[in-house]
Amino acid sequence: MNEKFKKNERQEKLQDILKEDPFVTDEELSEKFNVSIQTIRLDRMELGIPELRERVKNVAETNFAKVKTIVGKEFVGELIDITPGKSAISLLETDKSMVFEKTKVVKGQYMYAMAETLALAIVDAKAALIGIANIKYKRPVLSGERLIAKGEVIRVRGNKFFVWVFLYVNQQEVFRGKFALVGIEDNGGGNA
Amino acid sequence: MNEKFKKNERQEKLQDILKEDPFVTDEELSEKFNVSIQTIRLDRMELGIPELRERVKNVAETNFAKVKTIVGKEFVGELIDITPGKSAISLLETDKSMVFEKTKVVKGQYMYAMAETLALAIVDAKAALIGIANIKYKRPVLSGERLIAKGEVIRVRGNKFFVWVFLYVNQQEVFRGKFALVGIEDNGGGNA
DNA sequence: TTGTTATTAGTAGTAGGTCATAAAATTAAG
DNA sequence: CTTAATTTTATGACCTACTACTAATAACAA
Repeated sequence: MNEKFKKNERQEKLQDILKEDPFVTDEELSEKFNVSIQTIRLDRMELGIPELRERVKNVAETNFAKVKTIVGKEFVGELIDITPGKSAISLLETDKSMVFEKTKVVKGQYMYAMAETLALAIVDAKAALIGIANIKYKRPVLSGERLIAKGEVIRVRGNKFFVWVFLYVNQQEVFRGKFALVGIEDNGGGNA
Repeated sequence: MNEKFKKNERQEKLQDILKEDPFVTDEELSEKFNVSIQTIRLDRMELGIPELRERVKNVAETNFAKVKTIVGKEFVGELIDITPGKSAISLLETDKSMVFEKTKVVKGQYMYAMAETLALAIVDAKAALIGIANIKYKRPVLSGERLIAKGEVIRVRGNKFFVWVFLYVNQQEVFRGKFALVGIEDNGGGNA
């Protein structure tokens, strides 16, 4: 960036940059904009943007919880009861982070992930992988509603497990899915 | 924590604590264990645990990318072509962060999310929500394989859209899903 | 007691800042 | 052009949460 921007332009771009990549230091920014570090700091002050370490910490903290419940752990929701190989129950408190902004409806992927991981948890067998999933969404789930998932193995054929998972909000069924899982022994990969 | 632990015990507990909550400073740890800060630092050295700021940065960085591709953005994958209301194509480069550790198979939720978001993108109508999804996984996808999603509206009935999405790896079909979407005008919420 | 390991203390140096003050450069207005 | 206001830069003191290093002391085992 060779050109010199006016204050306004620079501050706008600065905001955009930090939104996309919060890991940039004041020094790097000052080089990008060809201004002194102090100018960058004044800009941040005026825009109310915290220092690098705070930004990083915020990213870490907000995502730590989130990722714990959807991606980081291999389980979505909270396992509250399980009879391995037979059935299990899990719970997921939905929140604002899980919904479509406009409609406030919980994204399907959360329900799906909750059901899938519950199915996998029941069929403990050294990480089973999914063959077929047949899914029905009965009614939309809203932010704040507590999802209860009940899963049950309904048939076992060789190393194939058929698991049904139902999701409820207040005893009312909101989702159901049939999963076919293939158990995997330590030898060899799997064809579904 | 009043008791004094032996080195081994202390280091084990230290490891556990930082695994559960990486945001703890050496000072806080030294108070918890009733030892000096230097001892904590020696412990960290021996265990190969980086300093607070590094830990926080790691959490932030690993989750930043992850959340960007599955939760943060409302779209999973990269939209490479779209004819609104008719069809669309998207691309997703799978990587290690998306697989089950043991089997290296890409988690179903990623394929599901990719397909779902593509379906939603086609039926642009101010955030449509999912009614029914009927899904088949044809074969497992491995880390590094490039997923191509092709979506097509196959029927429109009033404000309901029926969209089929196919996922391919090297022209080979690996996943298919049928989505029923309900368009939502700015008035009122939706029953599926 | 001697040797070994574990712990504590202290100093210097670092990154990436904050806060306050002052001087210089740029821009706008009369 | 000159003055005033705005914007930018410079400077120094201080902060946190460290690293890296040296040195002294405490604990315990043979």
